[in-house]
Amino acid sequence: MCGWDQSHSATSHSSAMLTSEGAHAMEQDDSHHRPKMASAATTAPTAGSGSDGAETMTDTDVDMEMKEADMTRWTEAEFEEKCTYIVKDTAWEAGPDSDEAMMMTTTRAEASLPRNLAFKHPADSKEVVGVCSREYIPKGTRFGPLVGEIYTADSVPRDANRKYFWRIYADREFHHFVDGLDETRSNWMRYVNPAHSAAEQNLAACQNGMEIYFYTVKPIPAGAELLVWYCHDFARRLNYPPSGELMMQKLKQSLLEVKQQQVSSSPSPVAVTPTPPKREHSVLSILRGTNSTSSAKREPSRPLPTRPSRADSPERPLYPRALYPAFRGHPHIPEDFLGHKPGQMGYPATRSPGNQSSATPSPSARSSPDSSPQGSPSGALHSPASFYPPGLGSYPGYSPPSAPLSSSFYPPGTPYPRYLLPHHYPLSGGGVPTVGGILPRMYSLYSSLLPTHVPILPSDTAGRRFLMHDPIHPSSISAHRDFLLPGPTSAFSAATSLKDNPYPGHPHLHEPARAPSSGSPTAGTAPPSERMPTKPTSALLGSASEHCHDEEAINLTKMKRGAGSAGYKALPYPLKKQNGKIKYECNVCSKTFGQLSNLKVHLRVHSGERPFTCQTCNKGFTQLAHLQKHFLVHTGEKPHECQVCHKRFSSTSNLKTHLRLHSGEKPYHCKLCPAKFTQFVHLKLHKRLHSRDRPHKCPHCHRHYIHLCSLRLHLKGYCLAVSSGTGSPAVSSQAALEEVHRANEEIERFDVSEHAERLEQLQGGVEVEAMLEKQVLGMLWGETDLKSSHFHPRHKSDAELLSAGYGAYESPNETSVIKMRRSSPILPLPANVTVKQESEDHA
DNA sequence: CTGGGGACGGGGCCC
DNA sequence: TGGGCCCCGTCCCCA
Repeated sequence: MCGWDQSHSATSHSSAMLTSEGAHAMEQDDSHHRPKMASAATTAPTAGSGSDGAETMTDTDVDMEMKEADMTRWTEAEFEEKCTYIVKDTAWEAGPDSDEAMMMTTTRAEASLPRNLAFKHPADSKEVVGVCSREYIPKGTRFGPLVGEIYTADSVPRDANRKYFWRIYADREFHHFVDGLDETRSNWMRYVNPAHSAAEQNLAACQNGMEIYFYTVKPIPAGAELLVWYCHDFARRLNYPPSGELMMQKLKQSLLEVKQQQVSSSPSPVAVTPTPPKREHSVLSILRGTNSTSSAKREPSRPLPTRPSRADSPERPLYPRALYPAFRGHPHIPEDFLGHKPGQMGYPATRSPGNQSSATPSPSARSSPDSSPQGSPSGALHSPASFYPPGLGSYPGYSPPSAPLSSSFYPPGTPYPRYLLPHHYPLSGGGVPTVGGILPRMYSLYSSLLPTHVPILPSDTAGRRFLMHDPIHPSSISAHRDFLLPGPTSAFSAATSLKDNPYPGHPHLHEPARAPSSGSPTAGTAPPSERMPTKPTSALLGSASEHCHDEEAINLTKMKRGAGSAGYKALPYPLKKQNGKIKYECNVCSKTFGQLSNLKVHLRVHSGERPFTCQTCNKGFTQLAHLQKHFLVHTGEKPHECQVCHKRFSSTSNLKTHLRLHSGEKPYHCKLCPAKFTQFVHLKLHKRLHSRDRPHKCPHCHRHYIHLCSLRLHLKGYCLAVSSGTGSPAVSSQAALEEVHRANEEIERFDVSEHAERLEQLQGGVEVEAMLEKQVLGMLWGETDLKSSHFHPRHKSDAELLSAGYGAYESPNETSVIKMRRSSPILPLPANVTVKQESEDHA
């Protein structure tokens, strides 16, 4: 189904996207918007409402939400607060303006696609028609922010194509636009299609801070297309239905109405009959259409912008792949449906071809942030007034396209340009255009009704942080909170608040986001802490505990406050001083820590407390960082890349291990043979080999040897089980024990060496054994300071005599005790090789 | 068995 | 002080 072809042509935008035109609609005046926002506030907490908003939800409701993790009614603030995982865009190597970027085969928008996502392409095209998941993506995952060019009301180019315009509001006032049109300056989010129904919706668009993010509202299985719709809050704010479904119903209804109108009044039947989608319409044609059509209604509040008709640039398809169709843009959408005037909120651009309108931003638009851009007048775009609720019509850009729209606009056969499927998109499967998410599908479903392209998604939700958000340097913009593990490559991060992460690959942990002040009203409103996310993310735990509605959060809280920490906190922590520094000692294992916080974290090891739970697999972790790293398992994120072979790894540790393959470093050496390994575990496994086929077992301890001479040597006072009774070696202290242990190690090394083999054949008797002992012990003593030795073998004199060096065991490179011990007696290590300390207990 | 990689746990340091 | 970040080490799995 979805093509995973990563190659994306720059033409992808050709597909009909929800043009922002629709967005235009959304881009209306704030003035209009406000009232609506206020109304929305009545049902949902909005910014400024503070806790009151939270009160709108009953505890029961909250509980239910938590249990079922029903995110459909979450406010933007909740999404921001509760989101557990964060997926950042893939870092964009070349600057947007760089020649490199321009020369690259893939655009920034395409290159920014997180690794856990893939573009959807028509079977025979590289055009991007949607975005799919490559792997399972858990609910509560945040994508974004939406990236695009930023335009203030005054900086919007007159001829701007508003198809991909998203409006960003600050404190309910229009602040700026984020234009995703230019694929070299926008990110992959421009390609996400709108959801036609709640059932298929898996992403919710929210404005957090000054940026727009998409949050997964349900787990997304591998291969599924990402379909976005406004979050409940946002939709409400926009007076849109809470789901694409309802929107469709309304849309359908409105379309029917339109049809009726058309039948009765429409000059050209054509409009009524959907014709095959047409691809681009020339600016002229569009303009003409506008003229003919009714001038749509303009938004009341805004002066009509007369947009200069600019149509989209010829090169841009009328139906770009719509990212987010702006419902408002849709001419057919009843105003009530939309609620607010077009333009108010930004909806995602609609895919409507319309953009025509957008194409021609009205001058006024420029002047008035709100209204503006969108333009309008042209608005005249034919949208039947009936079609367009007041306001909608006003935005020509949004062109009301279609069908109902003036026929002039659309040549016969292409009744509703806007509604038309983008010709670019091959109908997939059932002929449903895959193109623009919601719209396209909707079109297919209602093709008979629709004029085709109704922009459905609002184009801009409120985004607050987007401004110039640089995917590569997200921090530059700084969202209040970011999250967990983003990474340049990494996709998810645990949700917690975060700071900007300098390392793209890493998540930024920030403080928990507080309601964004500037963000959309809703966002700003609901105190995050007031409601707990269904799943408390670890990040949330802390604050969440306070208000948590989430069961998990509650549980976690309990753990933290109750059993877990309570038990240990109740215990006195012995304070010790070492070198003048206070040391916090664990009262369980006596381990000391320089910082109390470290001790606290350590105590979880004993208490079993695992306050950070993965929402996906329910696994618990003692540290948030561990949860964050763990999540990479689910996302497939591999932030760490080998610069040599470019292979990627989920952890630095694994990358480091991998790098040894390139460097040739094998720090784990077998003490008993020349074998070396890159991983300690391999050495351990290897050492098992040395324990096999050792017929000569010590009757007193667990040691066993290949050669009898080795066993004899061991029994000559180096078997602790015996020596303790015989008192052979002076094992009178811990140090002495260690030395005996080391002596036995040397015996083992000898046992596996070819020298043991030779000596065995010499039939040596006592002399041979004596020599052997001298050599073994000599090596041992020779590497240590004899004067400090706590263990004195019976034949100390011999050892001393031999300590100068002997045969096979001598290693010129072994100048220190450590090296001696680590190196193989047979194959001394090169001086420049770092050898890892081999655990004495291993193997 | 060896080699390579994935997933985690523990803990230190820094902010 | 707590959180975030990073590193080291270990276990397990698989080819």
